[in-house]
Amino acid sequence: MARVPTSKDVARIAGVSQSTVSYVMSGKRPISEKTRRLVEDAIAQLTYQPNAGARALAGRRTNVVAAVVPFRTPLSAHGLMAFVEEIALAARARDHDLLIVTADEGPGALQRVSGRALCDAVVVMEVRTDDERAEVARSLGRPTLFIGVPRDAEGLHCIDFDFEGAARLLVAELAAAGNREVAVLGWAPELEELGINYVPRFRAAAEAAAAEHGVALRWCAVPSGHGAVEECVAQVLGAPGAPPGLLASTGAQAVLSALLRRDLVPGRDVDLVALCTDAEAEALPVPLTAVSPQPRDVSRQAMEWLFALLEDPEGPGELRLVPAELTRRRSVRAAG
Amino acid sequence: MARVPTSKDVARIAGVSQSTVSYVMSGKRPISEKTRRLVEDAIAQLTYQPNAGARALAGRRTNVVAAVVPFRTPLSAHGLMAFVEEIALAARARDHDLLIVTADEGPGALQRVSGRALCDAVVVMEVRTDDERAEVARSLGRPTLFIGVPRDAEGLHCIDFDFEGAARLLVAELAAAGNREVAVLGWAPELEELGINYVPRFRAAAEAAAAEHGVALRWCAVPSGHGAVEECVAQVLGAPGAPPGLLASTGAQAVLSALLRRDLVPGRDVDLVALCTDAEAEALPVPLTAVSPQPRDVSRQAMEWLFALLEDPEGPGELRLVPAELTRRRSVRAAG
DNA sequence: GACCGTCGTCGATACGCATCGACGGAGGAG
DNA sequence: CTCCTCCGTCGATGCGTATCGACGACGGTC
Repeated sequence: MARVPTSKDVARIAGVSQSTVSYVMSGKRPISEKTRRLVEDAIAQLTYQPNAGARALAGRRTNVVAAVVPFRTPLSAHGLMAFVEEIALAARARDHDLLIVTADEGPGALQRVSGRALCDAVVVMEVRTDDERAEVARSLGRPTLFIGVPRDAEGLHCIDFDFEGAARLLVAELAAAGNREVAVLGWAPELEELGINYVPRFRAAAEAAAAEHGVALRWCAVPSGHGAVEECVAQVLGAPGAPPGLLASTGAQAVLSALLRRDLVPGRDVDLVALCTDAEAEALPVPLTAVSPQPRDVSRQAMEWLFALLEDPEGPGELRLVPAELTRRRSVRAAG
Repeated sequence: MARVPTSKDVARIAGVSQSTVSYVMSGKRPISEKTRRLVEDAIAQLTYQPNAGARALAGRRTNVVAAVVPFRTPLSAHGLMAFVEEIALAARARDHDLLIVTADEGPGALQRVSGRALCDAVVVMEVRTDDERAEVARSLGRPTLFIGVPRDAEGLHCIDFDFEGAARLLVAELAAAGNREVAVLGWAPELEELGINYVPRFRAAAEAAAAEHGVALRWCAVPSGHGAVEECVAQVLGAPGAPPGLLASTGAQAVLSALLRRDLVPGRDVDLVALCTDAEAEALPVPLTAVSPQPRDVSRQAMEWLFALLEDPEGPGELRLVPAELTRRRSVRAAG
């Protein structure tokens, strides 16, 4: 079995020194056209590929980004995958690879991948309000980007979707349609207890917006489990009088199904707005007026920022929000 | 900012040589209790962690497994995540990390992660019948495990769920319940065209089993898209006479919803069996008699095999199938 | 009491690449 | 024609670890 070719082999074949090969590959010193061609031919001939370990050792750069992924997330699997895929693509676009560690490993995972120099930078997903990883990240010595916002974000680089803006837009839309009451079919109570930090942020903003529009707000945490949505919807619509406007912060599809099953068509008999991706909103039997949490945009911006930090690690800690936008479809009656 | 501690620093503090530190960590030579303690204390004091690059360079082992993940899969995102999570867990259980590359990168990704020595072994998911990666894998020089089976699997290590066995079990169950006709609501036609290899395998086995039981089989590829399932169900049930037994090879939930919407309760009015995970089968309003494709079992066994190959790379190419098992729930009427 | 084997440790080296300083040659300025 | 500059290349070194051979000390055997 042939040994794997090294840059020294390339150098020998091209008739140059090993360092020249290195400079051809990195472009960090001028190289004559002739020499470049010789080296490139030799590289092609040997199908030479630089050894990542040696590169990391000598160059102090691994060209690897690590991502802490919460597989056991209560979120939609699709949402998670969109994040991860986008992160992987962004990394590859800059000639980096992606190392995945599970969130269950806890803060130790950060110390491991960073301490062992397995990566140059880290992305942390599903940040909780009290997240031990916040403290660890500060002393990590590597660019670290949080997707989500811990309570003490001092000095950290955090990015997140603007859940508060989303809450305001959605409540305002229902209020403008004439609803005097808004029922939020919200995330499972477990999620809130877990400390997933956007739940309280969304809720507080929704309540503030309701108060501002002079609308009553009812927050129904929908437990996970199959019949739960059905029950909540029944409960919410059970009261006498006009049905409230509905805001599905998760599981839009299930809410819509529950309504249709009672022959209530959003946009005709009730108003329904949702926090869900555009793809989901459009695929449903009744296209929903919705705000999309933009997982792909969030990831893309996160990675852009992360690579900027790799070039200038002195970037100050900061919170960036990806703005919420409402797309009107057919699940809300005309205002007025 | 303090320099990252190295094994040399540990050695100095412990008052031993660097090689002794190395032997303490690897356990490859006997070490006296006293020395071991000195070294371990020094390691703890410095929170020393070995540099992965240097380790890979010197030891020719990265302790990283790469996985080629098909993000753009037509499969359920949940299914994919289960695979990836299980692979990550199995890797960590053996002190390895997981590098993710997207399937869009094609065969080049294999050559890259292997050629650059970014990993010790590779897992390839969503194998197609004509998969260029099969050829590449043969010359990779590293243990490579395929989850799925390419047409030319000669010399490759492939593992997959026994889709053929699953088809036989499911068809047999419907036949035993007295159905004279079976309609398979199958994977989207795109999937088949893509060459995802288990689709034809499942289909052929289903047809053979139907013939064997003297049952007519109707294969309906359900296009992806929202209303498609509804349409297919309508079409299948539209014929006069007793409704056929239904086999949902994907999207069990949608099929069940479509039936319920027509007031057909599986287990009472029709028979429905599915290929879906146990979790899904149990969470539905009518618990389904089903065969689970066992994503977690497949991943676990794949990783077990992969690590065996890491210790003995001479293991012969082979196809291993994870057996199918049918779990009876309440969606099929009593046989007879 | 001399000898041999084992245990525990050390020093040296290799791994493959990036980078720094140095150096020879070509070209322009005087 | 000479001196100087800049371009292109080379040799040497360091990155941090694993591993090999060697060596001293110790205990047991005859």
